[in-house]
Amino acid sequence: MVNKDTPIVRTRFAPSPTGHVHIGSLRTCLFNYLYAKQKNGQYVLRIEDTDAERSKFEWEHELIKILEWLQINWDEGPALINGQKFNPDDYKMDYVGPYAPYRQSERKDIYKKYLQQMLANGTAYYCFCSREDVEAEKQYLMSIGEAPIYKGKCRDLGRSEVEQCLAQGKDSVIRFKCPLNHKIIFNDLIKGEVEFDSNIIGDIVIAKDLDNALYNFTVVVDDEEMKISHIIRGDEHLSNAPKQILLIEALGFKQPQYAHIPLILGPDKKKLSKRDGKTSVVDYKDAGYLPEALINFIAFLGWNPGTEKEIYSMDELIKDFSLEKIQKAGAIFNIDKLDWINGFYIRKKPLADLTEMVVPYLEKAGLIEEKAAELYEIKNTGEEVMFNYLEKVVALYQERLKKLSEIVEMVDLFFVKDLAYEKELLNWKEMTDVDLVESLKKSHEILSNIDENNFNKDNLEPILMEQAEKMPNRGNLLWPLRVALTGKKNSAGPIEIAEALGKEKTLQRIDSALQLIKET
RNA sequence: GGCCCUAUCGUCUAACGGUUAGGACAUCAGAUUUUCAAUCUGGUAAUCAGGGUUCGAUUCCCUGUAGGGUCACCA
Repeated sequence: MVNKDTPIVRTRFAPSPTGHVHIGSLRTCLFNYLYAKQKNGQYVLRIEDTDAERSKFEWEHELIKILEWLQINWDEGPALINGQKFNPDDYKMDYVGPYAPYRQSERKDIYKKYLQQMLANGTAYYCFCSREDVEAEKQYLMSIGEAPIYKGKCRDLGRSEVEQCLAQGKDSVIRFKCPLNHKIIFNDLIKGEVEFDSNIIGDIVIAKDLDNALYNFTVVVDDEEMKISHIIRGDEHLSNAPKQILLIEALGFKQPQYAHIPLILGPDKKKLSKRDGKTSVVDYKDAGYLPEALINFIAFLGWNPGTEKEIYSMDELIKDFSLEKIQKAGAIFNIDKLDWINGFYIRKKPLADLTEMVVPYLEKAGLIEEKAAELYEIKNTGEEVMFNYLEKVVALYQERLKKLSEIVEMVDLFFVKDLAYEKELLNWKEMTDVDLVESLKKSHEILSNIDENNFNKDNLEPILMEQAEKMPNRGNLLWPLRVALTGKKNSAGPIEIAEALGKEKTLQRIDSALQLIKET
């Protein structure tokens, strides 16, 4: 349990709602969550939507839905902070948990207060330089091999001068007065000791104006206000750390612990990006990756428990996770392994659960309606029959499935009326058309003799296999039959398929195959 | 270009000075099998280079090389 002398661990996930949730963001989120939970601490969600132009509510909504799907819940939010009961109607959406997320767009007053404080004590100042001038200066500095920073032209403007410019309505921004010749050294929990020189930072812009604070500033203020103890974030923020530490010092805040985790890389070893294919979590969700598989896989990108155990549930991850075991180097996103893990979890799913999960894909492909109507007509018993039928079909493909979306191309044969395939597919090795016709007729004959009510694997297998053994090769009987029933190169076995298809449809498809041979 | 970070099989990684450098995915071969999966067995495959330190370096230090990140009135 938490010792009252040790400060409580509080982590945060701070995405900006400017696009789909990136797979790298997900990992940052996961690590923050795991660490907080393991330490019996708290994990908060903070939406960094200070950029009003690029931030869209739909992206925040997507994020919340993703977190719900993954069951990563945050521990507090504005409803708690205000000490009042949370009323979802006050907000723009219905939340899954008791708290809304923090939103930086709703915290402007807080930033303003600190901005005024810095302006008053001289750790920040108004700058009236034009963007063009600043940009030109940077280009010049770069060309002579120096750090491209703002050199501080407005740094020591007199008070009256500032007020005059402000009164004239001159364009301005608020800059941080970065201390000169100052070494910033901090101990990163993953990288170890890292050192920066303040001279290469320059006087960064911390706000457009009093009401529009910018990232480096809002982060520092919020992390202090929210009492964040550990900042776990992507490596790309490592160079932001010294800026933020300087701001923390200027504001007299407490410095949190930093842990910069390595990036997830594409096959080209560059930061995973759109050119590498799917990078957003929704893409994986839609493709039919299970949340537990995605979490298991993502956790192992750049982290491992130090043992040979590789299959981990969320609870097990919480138990075994440690920042010390996080890798220093970036990790290439290896989709093959994700597929393998996903297939593993799919095979482990109870059949009924899997069937339920697969239904939306079949519905979307338009496969279910017709079949349902047919079944209801025959049995007249409703949805249960349909579900049982689906279960039967899904069972045949459970161990072949790597992702849920694949179910459509695998089982469509059970739902469509006619199959379309090339006649050549029916040929097993060196079979001639004569052999083929004979084989299919044999199958037809055998299957015709079985009563519709006994048309199942137990009854079909013995006689079908008996006949198959009489052939030069079992495949001579079974391959053409299987193709006739499925129209596919690969599928589950013909006997199971015949059972699922039912007698009538099975015989019908054999006839169609014979017809196809005759036509060509 | 400045600054910062990184470097073990193709990929994810283990080995916190002494191992035949281990595991997983992928791949290859075999078993099983009507096909494809699944499953089982086995194989191929790695310490970036050069210097140190040490009896001994994947491991510690330096240099080089390569890769990456970052340098917005984005986050």
